[in-house]
Amino acid sequence: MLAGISYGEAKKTLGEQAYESIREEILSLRLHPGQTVYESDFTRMLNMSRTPVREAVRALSMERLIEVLPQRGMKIALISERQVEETRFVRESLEVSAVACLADKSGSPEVRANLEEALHRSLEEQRRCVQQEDAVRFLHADDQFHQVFLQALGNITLASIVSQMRGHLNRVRMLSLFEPEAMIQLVHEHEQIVEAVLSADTDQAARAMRAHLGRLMEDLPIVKARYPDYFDASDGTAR
Amino acid sequence: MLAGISYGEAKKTLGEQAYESIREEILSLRLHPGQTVYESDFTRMLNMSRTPVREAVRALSMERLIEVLPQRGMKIALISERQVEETRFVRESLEVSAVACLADKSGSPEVRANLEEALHRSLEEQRRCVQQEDAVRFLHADDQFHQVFLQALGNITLASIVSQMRGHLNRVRMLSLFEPEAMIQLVHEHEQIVEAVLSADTDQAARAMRAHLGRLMEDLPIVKARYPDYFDASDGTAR
DNA sequence: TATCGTATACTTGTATACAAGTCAATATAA
DNA sequence: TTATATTGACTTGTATACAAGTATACGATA
Repeated sequence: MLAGISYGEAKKTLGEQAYESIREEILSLRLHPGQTVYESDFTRMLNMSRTPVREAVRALSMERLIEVLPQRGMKIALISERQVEETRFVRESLEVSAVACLADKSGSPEVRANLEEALHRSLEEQRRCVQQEDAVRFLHADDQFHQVFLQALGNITLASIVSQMRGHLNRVRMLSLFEPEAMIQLVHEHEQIVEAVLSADTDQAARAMRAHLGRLMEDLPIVKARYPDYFDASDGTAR
Repeated sequence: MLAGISYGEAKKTLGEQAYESIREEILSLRLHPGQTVYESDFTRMLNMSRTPVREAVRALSMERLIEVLPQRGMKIALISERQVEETRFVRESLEVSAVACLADKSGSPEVRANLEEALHRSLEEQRRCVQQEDAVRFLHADDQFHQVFLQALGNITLASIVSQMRGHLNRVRMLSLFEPEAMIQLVHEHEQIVEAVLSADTDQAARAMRAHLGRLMEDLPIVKARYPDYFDASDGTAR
């Protein structure tokens, strides 16, 4: 291999690049919920042909982040209260099971050691974000914290489902932009989860995670009131 | 609309047709785990161009039912013990949460009424399959039984994840071809779940479903021993 | 004989051409 | 004026052409 060139980074197909780029545009809200877009917008933006763009669009449409209107274009998915709650429910179920399983296994020294190190590092990073009042970076640190458990569990299928679910939830969180007190509260809840898992208290770990993810969309009504255009008005009726 | 033609059936794109056809070929094992196939096989089989075939292949590859080898072809995914266990874990987590939630709600008369009717009908169908010793039809009835809960819960996101998970598990079940006693045992477990949910006993419903899905892949070692070629030998190492 | 280079016949990845549906503006007719 | 065709400029769905990577057979060379 040529020195310095593509050291370790696997070469991605254009389709994969398109998927990642467009998804990031959607989750960052640079593409607005409800906005009408066309394949041609993406071919121009990414400077590639329709084929890889369509591939990405199909994938995002299966993920329910894009709604394709045949022969008429496509819409960036509105934030749907129903979709958010469905997604939150799935995340709660899977992550509760994950930490319960990990708490069971945390008797084993090598599992425990890896987990402990990674969790404490993540908590430190979160505290730094709080101190610097950097909400966007905190959002990322929060996701990373949860990712630590999924990584440790080693269930790739579960991890990829959860990260897909996070997409829908994070658009809401981007709009809520935490107050410092909210971040402090979240760090506190995280600490309780860590405490329970590392002390191998399965039930307490499950309860703590369930409570934590139960409160995840607590301020959705406020966000919805402030950005009504981004939300699906006909929620609950047809989909 | 022309009388008798496409009465109520939404017109599907070729891509969707290809997805369903190929998926069915894989799950029925008519396409063997590990078998090498090419896009051209599907274009001939389905009499359409590469574009919709590729669309289907991409989707199935995300579902991990097909493994694409760039520039070399593709392989029908081997049955991976790891994949099966990951998938079973996800299903257990989600379905336990689902029945727990339903048991909570089954105090409400209209929820209860709908559920009760559908569940008892499904149990009857299962008993018929046992009586006629029709294992394939039983497999389908079993899936339908679980689907009743997901339908009643009304969480479309959760339901579609579970039905995706079922794909990997059902290839194993197709190979195990139940003995009559095994079917009787499964019906019995189903009855216990129904009993618990309808009597609003949340904990018992969760326990019964967890036990039921915990035993789901009990005979995987036997199947693996009988059909070693269909299984991923390098399981647990790289993926 | 064994090794290496090369041509070739595959494959998938990507770009483009063509078909067909949708919508809005506009011309036409009552 | 109002209702109805009609046209045309869009869109996505589908087919095909082209680019580039991979494996294999085969012949030249040591």
